[in-house]
Amino acid sequence: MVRAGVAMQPNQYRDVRLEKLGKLKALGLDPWPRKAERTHGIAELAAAYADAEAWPNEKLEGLELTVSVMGRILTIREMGKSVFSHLTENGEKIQAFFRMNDLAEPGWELLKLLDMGDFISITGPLMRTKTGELSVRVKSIQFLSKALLPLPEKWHGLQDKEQRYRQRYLDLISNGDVLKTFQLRSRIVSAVRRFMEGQGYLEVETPMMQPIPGGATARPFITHHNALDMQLYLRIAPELYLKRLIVGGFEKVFEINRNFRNEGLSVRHNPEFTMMEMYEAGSDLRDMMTLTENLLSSVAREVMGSEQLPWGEQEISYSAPFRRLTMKDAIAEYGAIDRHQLEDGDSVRTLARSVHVEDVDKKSLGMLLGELFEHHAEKQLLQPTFITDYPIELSPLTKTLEGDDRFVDRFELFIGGMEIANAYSELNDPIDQMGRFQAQMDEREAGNDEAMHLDQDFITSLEHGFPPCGGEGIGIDRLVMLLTNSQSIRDVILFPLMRPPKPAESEEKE
RNA sequence: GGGCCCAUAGCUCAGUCGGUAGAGCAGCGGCCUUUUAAGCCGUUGGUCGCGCGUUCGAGUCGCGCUGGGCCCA
Repeated sequence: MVRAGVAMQPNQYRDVRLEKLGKLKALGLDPWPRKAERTHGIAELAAAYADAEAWPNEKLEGLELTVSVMGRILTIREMGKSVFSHLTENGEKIQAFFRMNDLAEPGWELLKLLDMGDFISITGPLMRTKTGELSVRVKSIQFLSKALLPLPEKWHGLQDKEQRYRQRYLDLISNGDVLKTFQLRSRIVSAVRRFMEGQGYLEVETPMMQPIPGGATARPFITHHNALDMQLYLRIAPELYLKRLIVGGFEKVFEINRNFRNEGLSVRHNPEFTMMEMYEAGSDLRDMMTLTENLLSSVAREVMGSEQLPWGEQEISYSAPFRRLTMKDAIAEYGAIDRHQLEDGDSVRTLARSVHVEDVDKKSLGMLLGELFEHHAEKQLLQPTFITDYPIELSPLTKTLEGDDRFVDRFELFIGGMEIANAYSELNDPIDQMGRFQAQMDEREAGNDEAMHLDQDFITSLEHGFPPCGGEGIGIDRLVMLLTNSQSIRDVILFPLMRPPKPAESEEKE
């Protein structure tokens, strides 16, 4: 049996390029040197000399400035004894103009060994071509990395979604908007962090591997620590640890990090996703609303330059204040349902059956209201809307409403039909909290494996005294989707989870 | 979990009624010393995702599988 092993797969492109590689070496050159010769970044030159009126060709040539820039070769246009090429670096481009008479030895020989995808450094003066494009008149070429495989097609780029996600590097190289989206993602996260710090919040890091998964209702991933011989869970939320920090005396904390939930994939769900959670001692849900409005409007303004941003064919306004609506009012409004029908158990069950909710008779009124909301309202909440007054059954970590203990002081923020944020006036009564955990454990015994586990130490921490506290989680991936107008979460996660491709040529036919 | 759709050259895509597998880009060989998806001439490159079946004959029809996409609960 022939094993593929580490051998490279046969490929006519690689063969041709390996041959060119051999010629480079024969010229005494190192195709993969240890450092690039460079005096400027491509973006730097493009910004400084882009203005054709301020920098006509005569003035550029008069500079007597010799620059060295590095970049990946994106295009090559041969014109007999001269060649034009575009180099790219960090999403910016500059044109290289190679002319036989300009090139120092062995320049013209080297030119024939260039391929699209190679990294090179070019050295020479700046110039402007007849058509006005800023270019480097190349005197010498340094190979930085010989590419052995070709780039995707220069005009259409890489279209196949599967290959784009599996080989994201090719997607980033050949689809310019993709690089831009991920650059924006970085700036969004950075702006969020700056905003929170500006509000006096401290960033902390709490365990991602937890002995008891808590803080959300979701199925966890399970793993195992060998030396301690113990089962661990990848966290589904940092909530219970961040609250312990409030008990411990932190006033305002936030964490931006990954959560892991063992559930299906969709355009809005990836099993690992990035969440920001924040807690502020002494505050409540109203304070979290204000914080959220200010956060989103300021990040939109700062990173995207506007509080009004496109979402598909629509436009979303991130200007404060956001609309506020109770869950029941939302069901009534978007489902065109008489508000009074939501107060009566029988009519709620009838409404639930009419939209094909499963196991209606086994579910509480609150759970059914949650399902009716999801069915009738959620997708229609395009403009930022705080939904408040959640049923207690759906919210085991939240204070009840004053005067109505069937509902809790919680909001979820919906934008573009997606849940973006979830906030509570945090439950700080340890006795009430223990009762809520008990209800979750009953659920779990009844077969709901998303119900919460009991975390006794968390209860103990509350018994030591937990101040009134507003807390919130914001889905960072979804926020990036909205701000960058990306319709799939996979377009804002660099390496979304994929099944491994089937191994090439692993036929053990015994 | 259910339904629909996709998989053909390195990439982007055609492929009619079941009858010898195509184009553009890329590559290779030429021409061209200011091009812009450069142009012109010539040319290499295929396990049509995998398997089974129907058929004289399957990229095309049927069944199954794999991977991906979209919609639904």
